[in-house]
Amino acid sequence: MAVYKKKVKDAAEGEDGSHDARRSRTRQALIEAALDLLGEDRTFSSLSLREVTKAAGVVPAAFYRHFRGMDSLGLELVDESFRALRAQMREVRGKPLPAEQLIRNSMELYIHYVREQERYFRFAIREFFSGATNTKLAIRNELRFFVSELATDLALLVVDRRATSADLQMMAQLIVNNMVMVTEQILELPAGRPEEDQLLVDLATKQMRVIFLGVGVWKQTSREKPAA
Amino acid sequence: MAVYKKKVKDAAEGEDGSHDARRSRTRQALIEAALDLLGEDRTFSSLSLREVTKAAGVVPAAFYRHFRGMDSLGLELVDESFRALRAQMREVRGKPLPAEQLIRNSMELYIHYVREQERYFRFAIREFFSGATNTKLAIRNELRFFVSELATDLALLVVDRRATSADLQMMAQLIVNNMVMVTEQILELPAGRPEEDQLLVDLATKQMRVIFLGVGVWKQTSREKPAA
DNA sequence: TGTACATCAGTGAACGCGCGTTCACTGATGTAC
DNA sequence: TGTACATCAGTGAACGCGCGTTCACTGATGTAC
Repeated sequence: MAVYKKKVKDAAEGEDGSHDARRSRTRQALIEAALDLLGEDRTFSSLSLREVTKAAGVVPAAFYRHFRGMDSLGLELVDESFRALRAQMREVRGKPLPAEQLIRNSMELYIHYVREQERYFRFAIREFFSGATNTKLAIRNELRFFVSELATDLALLVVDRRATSADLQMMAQLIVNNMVMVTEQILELPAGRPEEDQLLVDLATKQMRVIFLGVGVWKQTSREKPAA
Repeated sequence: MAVYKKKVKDAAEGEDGSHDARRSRTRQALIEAALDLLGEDRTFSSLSLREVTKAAGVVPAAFYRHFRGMDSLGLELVDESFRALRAQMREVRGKPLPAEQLIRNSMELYIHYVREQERYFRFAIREFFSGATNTKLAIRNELRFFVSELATDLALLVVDRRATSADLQMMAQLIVNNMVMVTEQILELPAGRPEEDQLLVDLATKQMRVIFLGVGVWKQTSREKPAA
């Protein structure tokens, strides 16, 4: 079999008519088509391969040049969804502020980000609760990662209270749990109503404050030995 | 058109071969079949009418004697799911205990109940995040109802701290939010491992305790005027 | 630079299948008298 | 009690449709020399 040196073309990829460019353009079109089809009522598992290829402007058979099947496209979407979110989180964690401001600021940033990336979040939250096992596991791992990172951050905030590592995880999970539900609530609000988004930011900020207040007084009141 | 006196047969319904009995037996078989088919990976919207009738042991056309279509079966399932849950909640609220015990006890009761009614909860939680608009709205209303009831209960617990009604709603929602996520976590645990269920009860109880601690000190620290 | 050949993304037709819905029907149960 | 008729849950066949997947193909791009 003949093996050729492959011309590397990092720059300007996707802009010319090369094989590679065409390939990645179609691939991206399939991804975009799937995200766009996940409108108000649709689950990823209710999308048909033919539907996606039609929306992407290619023939059904072309799909197989890019993905093994719909499952494999699903995993790609999980990956794309969280790659950006992880970056976003890293940025937020980078700049510590006075805690009071930090909660509201982070919440505003997050909700704004969800709005911006609505399609990804809609996909991820639906798959988390009702997706195929593979996709579900992938998303759960991502969430676990956030919980761990958050637990590390909490250790700094409540360091002098000697909370156990299990306690920190427990609190971090509580926070992430509420963030998931807040995310669902944003996605249900019709877009383009900034006042309503702001009400939700206020609400969620207060909820986080309640949690942090609880975290703050945790050790003082729970010195009792753990339940059997 | 001829109108007959209809023989009322409340007792022994479903046990004989009467028209009414046969009717309700088949209807119930369709409901059970749908719930059973909602196994590990399936969404309600991915069930086909033919699949449900097949599992129920009737011919596809028979479905229409009982429901207008799958949507209408879906709404029936929401109704069944929450009718029982509401009753359960009423019972729990009936017997106040010392708060510390109350949290753990309620949590144990709830998680046990979810286990017992797994099929209904699996259905409800999936539909809430990814269902058809109708079903979703129905479930959201049920949740709103729980939040309101809980807010009323919280008013009694924190009555002397003069929390506003909006604050009580906010806290109640925080609690319900976490309960939804806890429910998802139970459903993901393989059934029949009581030790793991117990670990989840411990975890969730601690989380609730954090929230209640936060609620307890809320007014003391948030006397600042609300954010713009 | 020019030519002959290789690669491979996308095409278009075809397949068998399960789907939702319709319809005239059957036969057991229920009612009138 | 006995007969003739009404009701209606469930049947079975049929329909047109969109589905996932396969296959040999086309034609533009890429490579060797």
